[in-house]
Amino acid sequence: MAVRSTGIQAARIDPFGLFKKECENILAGAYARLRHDKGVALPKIDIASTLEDPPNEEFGHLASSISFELARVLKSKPMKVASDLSDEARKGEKFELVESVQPAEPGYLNFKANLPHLARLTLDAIGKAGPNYGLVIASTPQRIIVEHTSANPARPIHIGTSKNSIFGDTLARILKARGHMVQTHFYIDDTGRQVAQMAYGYKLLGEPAPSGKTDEFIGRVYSVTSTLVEIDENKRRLALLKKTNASDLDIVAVTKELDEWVGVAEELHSKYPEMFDALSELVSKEEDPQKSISQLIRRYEKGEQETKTLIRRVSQMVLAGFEETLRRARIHFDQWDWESEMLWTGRVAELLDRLKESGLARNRSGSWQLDAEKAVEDFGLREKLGLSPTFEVAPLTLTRSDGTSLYPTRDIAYTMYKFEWAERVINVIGVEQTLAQLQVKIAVYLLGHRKEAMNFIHFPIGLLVLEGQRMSARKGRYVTFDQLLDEAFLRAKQEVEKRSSDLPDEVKDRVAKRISMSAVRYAMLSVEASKSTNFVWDRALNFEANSAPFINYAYTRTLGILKKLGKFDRPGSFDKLNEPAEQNLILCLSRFPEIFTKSADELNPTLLCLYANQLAQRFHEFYEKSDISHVADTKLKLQRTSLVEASRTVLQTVAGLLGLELAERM
RNA sequence: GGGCCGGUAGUCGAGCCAGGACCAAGACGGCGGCCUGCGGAGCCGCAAAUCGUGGGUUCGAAUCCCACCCGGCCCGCCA
Repeated sequence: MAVRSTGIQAARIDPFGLFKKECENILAGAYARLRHDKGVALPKIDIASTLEDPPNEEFGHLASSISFELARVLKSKPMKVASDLSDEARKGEKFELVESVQPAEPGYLNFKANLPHLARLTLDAIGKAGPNYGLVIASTPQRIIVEHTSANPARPIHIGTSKNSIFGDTLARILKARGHMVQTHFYIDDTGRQVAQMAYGYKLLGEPAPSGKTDEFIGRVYSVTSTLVEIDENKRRLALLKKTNASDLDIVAVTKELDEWVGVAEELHSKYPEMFDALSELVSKEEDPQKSISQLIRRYEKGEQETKTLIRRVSQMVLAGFEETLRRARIHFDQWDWESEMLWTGRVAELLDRLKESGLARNRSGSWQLDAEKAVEDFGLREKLGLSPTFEVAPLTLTRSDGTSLYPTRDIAYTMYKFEWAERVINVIGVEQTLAQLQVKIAVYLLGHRKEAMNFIHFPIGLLVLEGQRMSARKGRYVTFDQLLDEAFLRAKQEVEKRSSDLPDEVKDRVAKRISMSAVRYAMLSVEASKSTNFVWDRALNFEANSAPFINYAYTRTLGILKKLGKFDRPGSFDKLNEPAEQNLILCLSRFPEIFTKSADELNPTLLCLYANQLAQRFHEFYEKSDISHVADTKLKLQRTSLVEASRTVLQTVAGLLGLELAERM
């Protein structure tokens, strides 16, 4: 029990944070005395905000720019103020983690850390807390739902969506580690047109047993069907236009659209000739495919048994494929929510009633619209939501004129559903949905759920374009997540083969699997989520510096040394680790709690990713410069070994947070 | 037409919200070194940036404000 409680306490220790706190106290004390001595009215200053990281270690480990601010009030030179403050500082509080305070041109106050002390604090904490080191628990844990991926179950998950999955999953891991209760949800958009088209095509084919991976098979059915339907529709429109003597402009536009789809059809035909010909034949015999599809949607919304069975069956097949793919990248969901349930349970209808009663919805020839702009003004949301005065919030159409609901409406109902359990809802969704997400937020607010609205967070994922071109699921132009993982695996396998040909093949496969999956995750996570990125194979599959293999390699090196040295007792002091590379590594380890906390609270997995890289880098430097197993000085050897073990522990923790799987051999 | 987001070496990309030592991190690519020691997927060094442009605020601007240019995205009875 005692051991456990020290472990828990050690998990809370933030060594660099303590150093920072001490700098703050010293500075606060010095400033208070200076205020007293000068007898001038000196302003209150937020000391912590003046502390920053110096550009390099010759300036110490933290620096304050407070003197610049004070110099103005005192009508003195910043350098003079800095040296006065450092004199005062030396008169006051005892230094523990702080080694020295020095004024420096043009007026900084530089704090050096007492490295042996910081090292002991850090390495002891890591030793005691082990895998929990740095995972500082939030003071007020929350129930959080992270919704992510939520791809239409009409085609396989492509690399664009995978970015969404990887960020969502990592976010959930980080928040869980921070002590929150986290649930990941997948929202199945089964009431939309895409799914209906897919089901329609599948039914036409006579509901065959899928060959190969289910989501790929159904994805082909969807692409081919929707293309054929699109061509059919455009042909009808063109005929109508010609009959009614429409303007040339309209005719040209439709002709262009038609040509485009014919081009897509040719592509699909060459890829899947058999399925294409079969469906083409079947669709051409249909009286009005578009109408049949709309009918399917209406029947499904009503919950008609036969349609329900069909659509659920096809959707399930695709979802099974999703799960299989996602499992390869260590992504799983706690809950799968069907959009149709929002309709069948009456949630959408109830929501519509409430919105109509709000006085902010208006009826336009049967179709209901929400005046989001007015809602913003009525509730003073412009300021609360940080919207600029020029930002115009477009109205939101809630229903078609036949009364059926639209996607955003169902999403509002779904959001309310999530808040029945969650205190915070994070939606990991593309940036292009920014406006739609804002409208959901506004709707939640105007219904009186103000706290919920404020805890409704859109985590935007920047667009991923494929070697310069935008991907199109409808046109069947995309690279699937599976293909990416496959390719990564092949490349990793080659590398493993090169280096560890002695391993049995199944071990090589396992290693290559871990390395490739981690490389893919890392490549996505290392660039900030909201940035749009151009997907380039060679960059996504980089195995050198700034990559998961680079981190894995550091880990492998720690294992090599520790295995060679066997069991050892943790030393009581760390006074011999004086090499710059050793000190840099210690400092890096001491900062982990701070980085983790920031990354969790600011919802920024990239921060941790960059940290992982830096830690690996620091370790590689240390490894090259310091001998470990063959030093004669046993004390030094022990201290270095301890540093290796601490590095291994933290590398493992960070990798776990990022969802990387480290291979013990590479 | 309106709005939102971005523009940092040849390329990719931190830093920007909370202005300070920025003659700007890191990586890829280029050039040159390092294996008789713990695995070279590593380490060390060199070259490479008008921080989109112009103005402003400030003792101080990549960072804040204004204008403009370029790129992306959004403004559907699609999802």
